[in-house]
Amino acid sequence: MSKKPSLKDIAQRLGVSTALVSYVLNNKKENRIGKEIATRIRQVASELNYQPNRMAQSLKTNRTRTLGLIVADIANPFSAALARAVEDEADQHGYTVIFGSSDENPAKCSQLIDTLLNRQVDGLLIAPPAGMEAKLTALQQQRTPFVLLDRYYPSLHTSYVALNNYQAMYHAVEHLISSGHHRIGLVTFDTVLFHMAERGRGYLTALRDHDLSTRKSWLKAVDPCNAAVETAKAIRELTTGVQPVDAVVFASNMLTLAGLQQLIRLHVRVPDDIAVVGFDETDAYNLFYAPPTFIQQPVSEMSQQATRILLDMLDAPDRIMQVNIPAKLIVQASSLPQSVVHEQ
Amino acid sequence: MSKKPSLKDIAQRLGVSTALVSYVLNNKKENRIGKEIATRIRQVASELNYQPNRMAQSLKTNRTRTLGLIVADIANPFSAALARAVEDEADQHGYTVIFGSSDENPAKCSQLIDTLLNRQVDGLLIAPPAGMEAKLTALQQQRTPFVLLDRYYPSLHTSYVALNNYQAMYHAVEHLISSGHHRIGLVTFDTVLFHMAERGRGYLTALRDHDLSTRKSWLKAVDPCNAAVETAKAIRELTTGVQPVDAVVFASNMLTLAGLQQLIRLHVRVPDDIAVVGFDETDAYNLFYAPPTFIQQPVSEMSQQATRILLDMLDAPDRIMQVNIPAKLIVQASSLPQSVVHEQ
DNA sequence: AAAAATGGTTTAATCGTTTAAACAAATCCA
DNA sequence: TGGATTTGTTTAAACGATTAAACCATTTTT
Repeated sequence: MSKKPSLKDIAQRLGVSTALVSYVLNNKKENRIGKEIATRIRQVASELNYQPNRMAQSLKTNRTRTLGLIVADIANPFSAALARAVEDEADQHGYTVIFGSSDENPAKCSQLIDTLLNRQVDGLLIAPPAGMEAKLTALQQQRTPFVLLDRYYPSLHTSYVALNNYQAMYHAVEHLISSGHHRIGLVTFDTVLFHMAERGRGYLTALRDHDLSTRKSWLKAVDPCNAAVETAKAIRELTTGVQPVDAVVFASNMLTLAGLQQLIRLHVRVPDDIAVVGFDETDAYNLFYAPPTFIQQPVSEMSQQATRILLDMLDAPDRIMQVNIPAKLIVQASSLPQSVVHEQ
Repeated sequence: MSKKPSLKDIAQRLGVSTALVSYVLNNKKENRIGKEIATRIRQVASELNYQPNRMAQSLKTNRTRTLGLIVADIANPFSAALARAVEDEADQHGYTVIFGSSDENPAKCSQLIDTLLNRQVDGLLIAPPAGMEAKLTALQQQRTPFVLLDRYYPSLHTSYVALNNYQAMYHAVEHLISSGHHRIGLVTFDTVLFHMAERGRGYLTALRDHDLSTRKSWLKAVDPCNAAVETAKAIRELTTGVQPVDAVVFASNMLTLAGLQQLIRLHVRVPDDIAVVGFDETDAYNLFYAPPTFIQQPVSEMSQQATRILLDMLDAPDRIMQVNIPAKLIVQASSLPQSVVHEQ
């Protein structure tokens, strides 16, 4: 009931100054404080269940022990998984997390950054949409600690933790080639974001390195705003054209989902008619009759590392750290020459 | 760059007191302030891009304009969808959201509540795990505004927004009956949580109301900690026993996913061998060869209402509001007599 | 013309901490 | 014995806002 106890309450109860109480409770000046009074202070503090007022603390110290997290959309399983791992790691270090969704919109993202900074977060974890270079540069100039997560800009010298997208895609395509596929399509997003470009580069390089043809019509870049419809169209074109592909790789989980749905609709059999490699892990994959081979991102590890780097940067905002994490290719029925699962 | 501008900076630049600046910027004492000086203050404020220091404001006003959100697991699509809708609604009212995952663990949830309160959140949105009655009662006694979301305790007089789980399940079962099924199984969680109990009650009542038998062996309550394995076992028993069921309803999205996977593994055809009704919407459903009929929760609406109620309660913590929201049954191939989709 | 109301602004206390600096008393050292 | 140290504690000034109350001019009322 009543008010929450403050330093003052403890001090009054013992007839000492609030300063002393503060020193004791923060273990400062340890060597100079009387042992007896220290234990009495600690005792009263726990009796009253004293909890320091964070606002007052933050006002004084300019530290909130709060991190801001900006993802594309917290409702997307990938973002949610990132968020969860960030939450856990932050919690372990006594930090809490405020989050926001940018909806891939740079204006909204900038706005969100400002809101979070205005809330005095100590640092930011950002999975930035396209077109955030200027804002991020500005952040850096005002020495706000931040770490980019999942995506980054090669032109910017910032901390980041991201998948090695080039290598991930290269391996995936190589796997398709080595399992006998020669006409390989890619469905990716039409975006300038570097991580997507890297996936495209991995795809093209792998094909070239194996002397396979790389037709423009096999590389489908769909509009992120209309992904479901455009992916469906892309798949129709890839499978029914003059030169239909015998394999397709998807560059994101949403694309994979939309693509598989369309394959079902078109009665194109996986892997007999077409081999498939998806991106990211989702529960959904297991409901597909031929469990898809997919590129697995170590989401937890990425979030964890990014969070740790950010926490380090709080004390040294200029210590830039850049981490590329390798992906793992989980091979399942959807890309294997003869299907293990024929009929249900 | 230097320091962020404060009220004092504005005041000094104009040779007035900080009080006046504060009054102007907060539109207080409107009628008494000189028009000219007011506009000049506003102008300087925007020139300096003045942003009030939230910590100082909060310290003084005891309001942080921050809400706490506790879900079972932010990585679960259902929780994530809740979170997203809360975020949007809160944002519209100038509030930000701190979140945490309880992992269905009451101790962790209590701890989380304390952390969030310690962060001075103005109020809490909680999807509580089992066994939180005492903590919630305590919260109520200290007049902390909170709204339960998705789940609630009938024994507690608290605000909540939840699905009408009884009715949702009743309708689902009735639909199965009317489409010709008589031996209907349920896979639910083994928990005392009221919302789950209600789903069970809806199932049983619907069967009884239609004079159908209700065998104990048809009601499978699986351990939430081992859901995948136990659901698989439950499905095996339901489909291969002496009295196999001709339809099964699942009481959550995770159960639905696990159940459908097992049906695939066992080569039990949906809907020919067994009809299926799932709970919740997920992208995953669309990868199943027979798109499942499911009980659709209006997630956004729930979050939105809960958030609004909480915001109301900030000014009147005793205004208890209880809302039950009806579910919608989305009928698809998995529960219809003859399958539209026969083979891919 | 004195009293009252009004208008425009400032003073100063306060929220709950942190922390450098000051202080007093005990202890040391030569 | 007395100056320098050490030890234990307090004083007081921040941090950046809010807001009741005080203040001083005008203007209005009686």
